[in-house]
Amino acid sequence: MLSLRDVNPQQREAIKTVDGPLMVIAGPGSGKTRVLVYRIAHLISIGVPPYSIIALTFTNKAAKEMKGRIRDLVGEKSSSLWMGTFHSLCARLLRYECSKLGFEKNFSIYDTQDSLNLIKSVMSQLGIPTQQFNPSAIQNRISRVKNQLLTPEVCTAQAADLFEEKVAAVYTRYQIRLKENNAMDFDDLLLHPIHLFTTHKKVLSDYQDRFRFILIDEYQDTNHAQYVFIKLLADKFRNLCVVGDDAQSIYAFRGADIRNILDFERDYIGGKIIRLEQNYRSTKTILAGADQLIKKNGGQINKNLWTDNRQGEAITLLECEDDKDEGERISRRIFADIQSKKHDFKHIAVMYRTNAQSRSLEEAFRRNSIPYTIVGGVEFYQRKEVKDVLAYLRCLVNPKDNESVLRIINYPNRGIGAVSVKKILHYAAQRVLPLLSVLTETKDIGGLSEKTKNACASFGSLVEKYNKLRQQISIGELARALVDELGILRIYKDEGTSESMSRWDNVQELLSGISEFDASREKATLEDFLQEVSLVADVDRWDTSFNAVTLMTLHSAKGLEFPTVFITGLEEGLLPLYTPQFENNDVEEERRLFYVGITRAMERLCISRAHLRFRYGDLSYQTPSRFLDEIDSSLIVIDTAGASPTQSKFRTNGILRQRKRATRTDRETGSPYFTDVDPHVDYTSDEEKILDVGSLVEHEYFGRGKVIYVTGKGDTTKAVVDFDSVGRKNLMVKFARLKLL
DNA sequence: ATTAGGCGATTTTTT
DNA sequence: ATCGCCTAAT
Repeated sequence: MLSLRDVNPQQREAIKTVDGPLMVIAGPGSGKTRVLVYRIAHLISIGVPPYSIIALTFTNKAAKEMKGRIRDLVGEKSSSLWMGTFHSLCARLLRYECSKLGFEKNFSIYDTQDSLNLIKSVMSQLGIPTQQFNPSAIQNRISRVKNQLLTPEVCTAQAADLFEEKVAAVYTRYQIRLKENNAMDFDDLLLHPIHLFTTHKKVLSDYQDRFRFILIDEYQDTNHAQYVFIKLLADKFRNLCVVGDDAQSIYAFRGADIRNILDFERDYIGGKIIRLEQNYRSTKTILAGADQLIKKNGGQINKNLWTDNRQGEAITLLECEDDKDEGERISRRIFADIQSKKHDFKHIAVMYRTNAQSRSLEEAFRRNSIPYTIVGGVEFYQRKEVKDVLAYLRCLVNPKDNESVLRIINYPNRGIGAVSVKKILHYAAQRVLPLLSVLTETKDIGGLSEKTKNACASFGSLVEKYNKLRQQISIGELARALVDELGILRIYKDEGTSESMSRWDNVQELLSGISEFDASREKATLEDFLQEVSLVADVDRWDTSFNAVTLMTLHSAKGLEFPTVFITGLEEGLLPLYTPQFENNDVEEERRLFYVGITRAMERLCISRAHLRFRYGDLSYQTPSRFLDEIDSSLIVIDTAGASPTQSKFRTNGILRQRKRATRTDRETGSPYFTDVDPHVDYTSDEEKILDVGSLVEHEYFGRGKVIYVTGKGDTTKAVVDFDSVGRKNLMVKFARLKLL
């Protein structure tokens, strides 16, 4: 029997209430993961077969961790339990069932970028000008209506203005094209199962019978489609347990609907609600600050959070000159933290609202030799060179995948340019044939030169060749052979720039990733590999075994905890963020985001703001975030004593200084690098030299000036220089030919 | 007529 | 860092 000694009464009740709907409102740090883990272990221990349990988590990483803990409690039998993200479990379900919807099981999964490319292609097909109608705006809108489960027909009928008409037209055509490509986008992974369930009652009833116990984590961030999916699945037995916290809902922009949690009682009549209010994570001070802040939001479920933990130290507010100063001051605090306490680099996280903010922090950490790892940013699997190789593999798996074919038809360059591609595309579209299938038979395509036809044919036969080879060798060998034949690595090597070196690294890493995947399971298929990489988030790749400071957005920080947390950029317009383009600036959601950040901290919380910050390529004066006033000043100690950037004791002496640059690979693998041992240091280029803030310089036309700010790296380094004659100028260092005085 | 390569502008949060 | 536009080269 499972021992429940180390759980509190509310947790125990949540674990043991196995019949009927249950909602657990779990404040931050209240042990909700423990509840989920124990609840599943409990179900298994009272005889529920693991394969009749489905548990939906927010990240793959969380799923993996929980699965591990469950295995520790009940052993190997837990492996038949379905646990994962909505997207990955739906993809799995669709692998079994998609033929009923007219898809083949080797379907491709399109990420946001693939989907945008398809939308652009549809728009050009429909003659909708992209200058007038922003493809991303159309994409966003389509995603939103899909999450609302509105069909193209309904959208067309409901279109109220010109924009909506265009959206409906693109949406209609987009779905057709997806199906022609045997492809699905992220939204489809949810929509298709719902469609399947509503049109095939027997299938629904089979799955209802199978998954008698349903658990959902982070319920506050489910969208309407996910809600409907769950409602259908739970309809028969109603053994549904949802866990969430309305105060931590931060994905409204992605369609998350907080009503799912607020309306639970109405939707699941007779359901039980349990509150977990004891916090085991944070100090009294941190919890109090978080609580004061979140109370400024209206319309939430009432909670009385409390903790037995010690009072702890005050929250520190760093008031900084600019983002560079912010980075320096945080660096120094990190050193102080490490020297004075048992804390190590890996116990520290630095969080920010936008990915762009990571740059100045990275530079500071590099200057100060602080090992760090970044979660998010430009993700590994989004990188061009990685996507290119993946596109080849996708073509092999799914020959109908025209988007992937288009990506690589002229990569590496084989002389098939945009005009030729258009002709081929037109030819294939008229005959409703996949692009790939017409490439070896180009005789009838009008207007193509002999050279182009030959290039097409050899591309076509290359794909054919590897398709045959696929039956004979392992996927690791296959990918390597393909990359070798294409000469991709050689091309990057020959180019010899640091950028191409990093591309080389990334392709190598992808290849070893495939081999690793290959070795890690019995029968590794390319389909499985591609599905997995389509659905990984960057947090999933986050490797916690390295001793490094973690940099991440507040969104990625969800569900995590750290002894020391820094939250940067507490400035109006940044946190809360407002953007002129979108009207839907939701201050309450921004407040929840800050709340999520604060409550990640166990012992120490340090927040920061800068007076000056580069935003949208311009240096601007920032005012303090309103959120700073919403936390009682007695909880906060303000630190203005830090040195200005020019006085920093970490500053190096030279005015021009050699900059060491790490390759992208270091970041993307999540492995921290130490500036001193970085094997990819590039000492060669003159353009790697950068200016220091405070230096006096002379410009050919503007004369004497003082460097106010330096940003960017390598060729894109920019500097703000205050000239005696003309005042402040933003210059590209590469072209400005500044002379040092 | 096509294609390749260079240059300049731009970046909210993400499965 | 990537996309799109422009121009030079073929």
